[in-house]
Amino acid sequence: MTNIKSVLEKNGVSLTPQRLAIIEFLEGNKSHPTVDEIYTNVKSLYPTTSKATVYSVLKLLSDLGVVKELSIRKRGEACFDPSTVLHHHFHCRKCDTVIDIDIDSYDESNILKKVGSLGHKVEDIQLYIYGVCSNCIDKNT
Amino acid sequence: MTNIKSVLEKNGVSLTPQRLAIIEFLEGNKSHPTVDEIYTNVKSLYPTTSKATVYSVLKLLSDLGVVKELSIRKRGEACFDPSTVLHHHFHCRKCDTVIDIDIDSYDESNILKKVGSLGHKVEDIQLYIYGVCSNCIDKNT
DNA sequence: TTGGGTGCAAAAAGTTTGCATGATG
DNA sequence: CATCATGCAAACTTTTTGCACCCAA
Repeated sequence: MTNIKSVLEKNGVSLTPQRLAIIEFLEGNKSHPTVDEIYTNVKSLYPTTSKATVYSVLKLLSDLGVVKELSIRKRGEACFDPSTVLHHHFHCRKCDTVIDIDIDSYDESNILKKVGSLGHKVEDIQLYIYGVCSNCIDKNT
Repeated sequence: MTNIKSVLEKNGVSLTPQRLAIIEFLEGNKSHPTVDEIYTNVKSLYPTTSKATVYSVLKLLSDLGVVKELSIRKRGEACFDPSTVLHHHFHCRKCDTVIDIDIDSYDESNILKKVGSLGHKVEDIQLYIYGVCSNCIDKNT
């Protein structure tokens, strides 16, 4: 039983084929797929799947906190990360990939303290780093 | 002569009425206006202004680096910050406002070092903090 | 049968593009 | 005259919504 599935069961959410397909596509997926990429994948398994369902399932998973929606891509196109452990993201403007940046020495407590002292309630943090990835630099493009 | 205007002149960009209106609306503006809000404001001064022009001018200003485009709002709706000094942003999911978070105690050098050591070139950083702002907490909504 | 999940289509929202007009130097 | 900025409209992309159908408890 995967982590995501158990959370869904715990919340009384039925595991329909489409939901399972999306979950299985996302789990362990480090490519930060867009809605369209997820849709294409699910459709290859269940050709009748509609995009509205994909949006609906992704909203469900986001609301349950088992996936994170990122808005790091251009034009605000949503993409999804099944890892909910705090980490950051790098976006390459050449090849449009999103790369996980694991943090071994990051202390966000100062930020949380600062924002908390202003009276705001923090629910999520996303650090987006923009630039050109090593692959594209090597290609000298 | 404002900062933005001088940069434009330095780059040989003509200061048309629409551009001036947008610049003057943005300078010192801490509300992080959306394209639509900027458009509405310029239109009130120059009613013939078209949205395409607003997009064009905002792209120009972004490319020149005198304003920052943020994708912190829902559905990726762009909003703009005339302050290009490194700072962070808090988004309230209740009232949809974006609040500057000045950083006196955040050290991003570890992040930059880490990303650099992976071979990526960093061009920009945005830290987005999501939650509920103090105003909305007070209102107990 | 009753609610929830799905598929389909249309609509909505934000953004981009092409082209003609008009101002500028 | 040549260039660039603008206005307008249409196209395009992503996301949301409404409704009917279908399945399962």
